Amino acid sequence: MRGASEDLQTRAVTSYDVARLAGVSQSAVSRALTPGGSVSDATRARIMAAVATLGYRPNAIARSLITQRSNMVAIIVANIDFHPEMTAHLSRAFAARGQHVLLFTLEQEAEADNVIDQIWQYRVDGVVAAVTLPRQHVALLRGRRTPLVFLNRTYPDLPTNSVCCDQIAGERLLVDRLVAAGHRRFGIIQGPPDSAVGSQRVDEAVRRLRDAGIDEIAMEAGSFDYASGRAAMNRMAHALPDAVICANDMMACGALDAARHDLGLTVPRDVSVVGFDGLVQASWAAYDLVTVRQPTRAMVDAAVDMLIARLDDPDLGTETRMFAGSFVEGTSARL
Amino acid sequence: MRGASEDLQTRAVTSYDVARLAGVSQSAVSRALTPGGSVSDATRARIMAAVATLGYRPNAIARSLITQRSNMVAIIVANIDFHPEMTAHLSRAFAARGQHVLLFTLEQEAEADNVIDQIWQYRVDGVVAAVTLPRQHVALLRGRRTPLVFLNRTYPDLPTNSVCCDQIAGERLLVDRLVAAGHRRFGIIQGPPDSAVGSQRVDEAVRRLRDAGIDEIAMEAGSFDYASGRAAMNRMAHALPDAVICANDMMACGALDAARHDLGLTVPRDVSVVGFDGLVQASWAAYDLVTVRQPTRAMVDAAVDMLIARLDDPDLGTETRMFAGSFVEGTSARL
DNA sequence: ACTAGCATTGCATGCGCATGCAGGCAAGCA
DNA sequence: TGCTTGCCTGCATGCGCATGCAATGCTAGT
Repeated sequence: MRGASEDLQTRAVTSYDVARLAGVSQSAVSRALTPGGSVSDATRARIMAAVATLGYRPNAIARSLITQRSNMVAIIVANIDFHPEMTAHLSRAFAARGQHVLLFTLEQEAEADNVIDQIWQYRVDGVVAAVTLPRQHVALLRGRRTPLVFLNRTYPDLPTNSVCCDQIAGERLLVDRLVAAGHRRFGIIQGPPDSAVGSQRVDEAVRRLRDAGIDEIAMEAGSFDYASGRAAMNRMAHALPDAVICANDMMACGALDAARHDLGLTVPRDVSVVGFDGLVQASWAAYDLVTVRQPTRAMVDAAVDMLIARLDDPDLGTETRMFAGSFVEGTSARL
Repeated sequence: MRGASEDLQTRAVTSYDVARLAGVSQSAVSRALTPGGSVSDATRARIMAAVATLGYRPNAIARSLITQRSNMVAIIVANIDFHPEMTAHLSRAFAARGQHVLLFTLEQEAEADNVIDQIWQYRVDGVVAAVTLPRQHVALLRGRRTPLVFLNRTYPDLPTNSVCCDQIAGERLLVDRLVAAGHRRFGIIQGPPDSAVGSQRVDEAVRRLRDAGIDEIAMEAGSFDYASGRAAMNRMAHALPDAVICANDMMACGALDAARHDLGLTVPRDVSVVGFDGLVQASWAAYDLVTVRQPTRAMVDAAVDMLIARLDDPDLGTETRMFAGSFVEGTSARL
């Protein structure tokens, strides 16, 4: 009664099953399915036939255990909503390189502890982080020799890999152009205090404006989302600036809507609005936002390349690849 | 020279290392870390101390191999761009239930073969699909007893679990309201031919309009994205309908922009536009779209619940949970 | 004809952990 | 005191696969 067809549907097909059907040893099966394996063409053919009839697929879990490579990378994003296409590109780019993506979504930075734990438990081969991680976690991953690449984050005093868009240079493009166009009274809608890119953009905007001899700058708090941008713009109504610089595009859209629909202003005649990011919706005709577009695709590709390279050779030094944002003309600002 | 500290940084800490430090057996360590484990409080404490000093974390890969549960679920999405918040919710909801998310992004349905293979190789515990899968793959997963829950897809002749928003009822809300408001000449911008929800929405719109005695319906092709909606609207300009029904919100935004910026029309005086989805951007003031909002959060939660339930008991029958969309008032249509 | 050399193949092992089983030990009961 | 019962604990095993090693067969060289 044994050996015939014990539990057809319950248990999964293993390499032993294939071996038995093909009349070879289990190791032959393994070798037949491993690129470098030493098998004769004849047996390989027999094995492949058996594989096909049984529908055998190697158990990646078991394989990982022995090869010490899971072929999984973790990607940590804060809020997919902000850059949905980035997550999609990451996923596809890794898939094209034979890596599988374990997705972690952080709401608050406090969750990072937990995430790093999970990542470690699953022995992922590498990590791409589009969030800021506590420095001890960066060190931890480094200690465990798990390659890590940041997107748009840097740790000046820590050796890390990162792919960045030059926020400083990008912001200058905006400010310089606005100043050149004659804008003198400015408003700035900031990002959340804990956002690295938000601070970089705003700080540079302020610095650059002051360098241009402009002191009239109204600062308003924001949190990167549409509603906060709209609210911030409305708070500026009592002393309307010539131009409003938003820390990102989503808030800029909110600011534009506030100007037009809440305040009844005409843009850019009454006020100019600019953002930062290159959000897809910001280019829609209703907004046609003046902004700086980050080359998301290229950045993601670079990050994937950097990570893959470090999977193959963990001793590669750390690297930072900087990309330039491109100025996007639009009708949301008088230029 | 052996046994002291052979390879401090290279090899990972295992349960044997913990056992040695705590002066117990490896199985004791395992039991101490397993909820149901039988260990005395004293030894558990010693073990936990050792765990803490060594920073030990069980290898989830090895654990999966033996428990036959990977604690990973696969989520398959077509294009994150369309419903980014859905992916984010899925990720968070699963994380809250102790499941890890393996993300697969499909561009074309043809890739499904590959994806199903990967999924099977990683022995995921379950699958959530927001895409249409070839029927044989549905059967395959079923045969392998891997729970599968669809989002907004059904296979009438196949036993499947799914969480849907009632597209038919939703479309009726829109059509009935438009007809009641006196619109008589209609335009419809379709989704891509292979989209299930797109067809459902458009087919029902047509049926409902005909039932209301309306025959003047201009059909235009679209592909769910902004540009195609805008182009389709422009193609309708030569014989402008009273109202344009778009198969989704993104195209509706495109149509609105075409009406206003390309055709110089005033909305909703000259033409009404409605969509379907409840896209975040569609509610922004610039569009203020009349649409039917799908309860994404609730649907995702339901899908996660259904899947988790089937992980615990694979013999649960198939189930379909239907949600109702809610009519969203707006200024993009004369109502 | 004899042996070196190479291509195949099977055997045995172990990756890190969970778990059945049996042994040890203390408490409880008569 | 003798025996039963239950709690802890360690031992041994195996999840499914990759891989070092040895054995086999076969070709080529002299």
